[in-house]
Amino acid sequence: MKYDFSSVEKKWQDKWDESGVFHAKNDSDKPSFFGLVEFPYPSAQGLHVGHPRSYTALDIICRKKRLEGYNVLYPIGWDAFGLPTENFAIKNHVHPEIVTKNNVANFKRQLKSLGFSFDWSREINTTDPEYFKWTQWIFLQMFKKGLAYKKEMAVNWCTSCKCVLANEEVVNGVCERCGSEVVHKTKSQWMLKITAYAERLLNDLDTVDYIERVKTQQRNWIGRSTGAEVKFETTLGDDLMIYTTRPDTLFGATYMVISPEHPLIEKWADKLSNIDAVREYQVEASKKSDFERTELVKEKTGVKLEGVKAINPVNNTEIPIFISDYVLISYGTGAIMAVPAHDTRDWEFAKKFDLPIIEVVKGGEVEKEAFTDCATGIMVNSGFLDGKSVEEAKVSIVEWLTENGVGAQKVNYKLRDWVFSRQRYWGEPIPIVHCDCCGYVPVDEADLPIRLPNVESYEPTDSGESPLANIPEWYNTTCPKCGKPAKRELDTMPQWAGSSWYFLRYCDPHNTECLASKEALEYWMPVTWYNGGMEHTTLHLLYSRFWHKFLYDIGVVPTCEPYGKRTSHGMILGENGEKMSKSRGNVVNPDDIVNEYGADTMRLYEMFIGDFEKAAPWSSASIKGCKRFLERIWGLGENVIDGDGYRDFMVGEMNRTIKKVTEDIDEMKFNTAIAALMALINVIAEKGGKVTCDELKTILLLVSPFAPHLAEEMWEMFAFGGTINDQSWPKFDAAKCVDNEVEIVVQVNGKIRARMSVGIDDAQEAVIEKAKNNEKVAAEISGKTVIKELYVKGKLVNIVVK
RNA sequence: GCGGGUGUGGCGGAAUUGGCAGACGCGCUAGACUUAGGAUCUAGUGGUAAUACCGUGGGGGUUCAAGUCCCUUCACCCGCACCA
Repeated sequence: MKYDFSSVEKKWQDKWDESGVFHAKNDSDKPSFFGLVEFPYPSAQGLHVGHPRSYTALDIICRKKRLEGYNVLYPIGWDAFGLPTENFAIKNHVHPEIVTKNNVANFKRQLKSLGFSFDWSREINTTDPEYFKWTQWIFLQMFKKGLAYKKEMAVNWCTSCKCVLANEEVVNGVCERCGSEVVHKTKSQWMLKITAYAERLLNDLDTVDYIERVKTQQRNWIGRSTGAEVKFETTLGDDLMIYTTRPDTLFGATYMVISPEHPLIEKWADKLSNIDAVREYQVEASKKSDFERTELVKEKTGVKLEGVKAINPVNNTEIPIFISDYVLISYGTGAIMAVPAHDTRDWEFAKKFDLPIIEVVKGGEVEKEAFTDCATGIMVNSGFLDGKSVEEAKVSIVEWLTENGVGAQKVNYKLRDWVFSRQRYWGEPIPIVHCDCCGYVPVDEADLPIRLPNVESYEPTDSGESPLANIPEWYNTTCPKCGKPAKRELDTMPQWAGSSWYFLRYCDPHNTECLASKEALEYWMPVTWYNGGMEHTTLHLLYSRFWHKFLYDIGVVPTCEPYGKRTSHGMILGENGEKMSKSRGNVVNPDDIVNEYGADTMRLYEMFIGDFEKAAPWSSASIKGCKRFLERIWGLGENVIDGDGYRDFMVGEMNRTIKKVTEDIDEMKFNTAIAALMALINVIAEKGGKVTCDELKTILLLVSPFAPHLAEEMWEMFAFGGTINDQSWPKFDAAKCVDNEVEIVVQVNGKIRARMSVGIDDAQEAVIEKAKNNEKVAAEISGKTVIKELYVKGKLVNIVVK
């Protein structure tokens, strides 16, 4: 009988829906297991084959955990606010809400067709007012604690999206989403003070089980460095504060550089004799986009400030001050001391402007190039630091700076505060009212959610205001504090807002009193295992850790970290090895695969495609191997023989396979788990193609996380009792994983000369003796002196002769 | 430039503490069954001058034994990037 995957898969998907077998229970004595995957953005394109890679992986883990006796929560929802939906709405004159509804319906159909064991009773949607009510609520708590603030600042402005971007959303100077040019624009923006959590976000990485590259990337992004702030007096009286990680090289400072945006320039303006040239440089620097500043500028530029000098506190030397765009206003103090002998950038600048280079660490040739790799060097030309090591000098100079009140040790971070405003329609309204008398006033919590108004047009304005600026009947309101007329905040939240806490809502999705009950959070949190893409490491993952820590601080959540374990899948590339995209014409539609091969084959193939953590190209030819494998299992159904347990010659095979599949799933080595199952089926075929009921039961259980529909169907067909979801995961006996008789290799001088069968527990002497008696081996060693004899148990014998 | 990673057949990829390189799958070759084969089954499949030798990007080393450890070098990928 042929296996009709389409009717079988539909049958079981309907049954799972009706029975609610995958609904997690909040009151259970079982241990909890919270498996999480990144909820999708419901785009018009539908599901990408990349989604099922992650979803199948955790589905396999969750299905296995259920069989192992855990109460499993495996939820799903929709991260539905965002630009593509809004742009589609603009173009086609449909309300974003309708667009979202249609896209969600399509995604839901696709996900259901793949047989994931999601708890659909907990489905959430970030655009649902009952959901974003709590997103707004969290924002208000941050506002009340001073972590949300408004700031006039230069922001990244995407010229195409007509919207500001967070630093994390700018990639190589262009918009991460659309690839358009990003320019700087000065705007008043809502900011979230993620920098206040920099130290904890960094340190607590030590307490969680994330794959190492995620930790490394987050550490780099936070970018902690320890150095010193040093105060330089100037000839105009104002002090100039600089930050350096190399205070030990202070005696080597031959000039100073401040960034073009540094406030002291305005203060000094009328005392600088070349102020016109300085202003010209400032204008040029401000015109440069991020892209130009990072990619195109290799040659150092700058202008000397004529009429002011800085005084080096260690030796009272007067040194010139320059402005240059290689110093950034946003890091440290926006000013540096330049030590050309030991910093590449300073060296290039000094060469161009013909400035002195003073060696202060011995060992390099500082006239030829900067000597930066000098951690083990000895100090010279440095007064009281002479003769000390770099490490000692760092300690001494910081002590000296502190004693003399001209500096102190200082820690800096690359991490910046999070630009939280977006000038778009399809996002959560920021629940703040602007009042002429009271300033920024939070909306009363009882008035949440602040809903989006229904409008005709969602076009962003060129002036940089949100589309909400065109709707006075929405933004005109009264001040919650004084009752006078006031205006609502026009900007909305970025897409990252809703996803910064969604896992909490899954724990208690229908709660109307709070974002989730204490009991539910206590039971489920932290997320046991979270799998998602590397592209979210410095965005979603960092942002959500920040929100979670805040919620922990105000007593809303019971854990200070949201995720216990974080893993990451590789991308699925197009058949040609390039990234899958419409423009490259290499997109594979999951619907087509499900229709042609079935969900089980699709799931199995995506897990078999290669190392889960690495990128892998799609291969339509290879899929059929997975289909054949499933059909061979189906074929076992016609070859079931009488007899209990495993047949003697199958005991080792069965135990080894159980061990391999069990351990490989836990380590996400799905490809080798499947290979082991295929190998088992091959062995069965070699040995006559028959199975006993117990052998079949075990095979079905092992296969069930990968191909649940087929496993359920066969389980029912043979009336093995209940459904496969009520069973227990098969156990293996370590002692039975090894066969009594094994074939080993006999080497002479490391080259294989023979094979022979020995008992696994045979003594070393006996095995070596047997090896030497082997005809082939005896011929090789006769007339030579045996120098060494080795036996690696169950593996090989090596006889070394001369 | 800094940080992380990867190089294994025609292809995707396997290889516990160093212990039979190429598991498993695709593809390919031959055969069987077929009106037919992009179906199924059986056998074979790293290379070559083939009882042997050579083979895990290149070169060197340690070892009885190296894909695995050490040194060196090349190539590619990812992240960050004038962060002082």
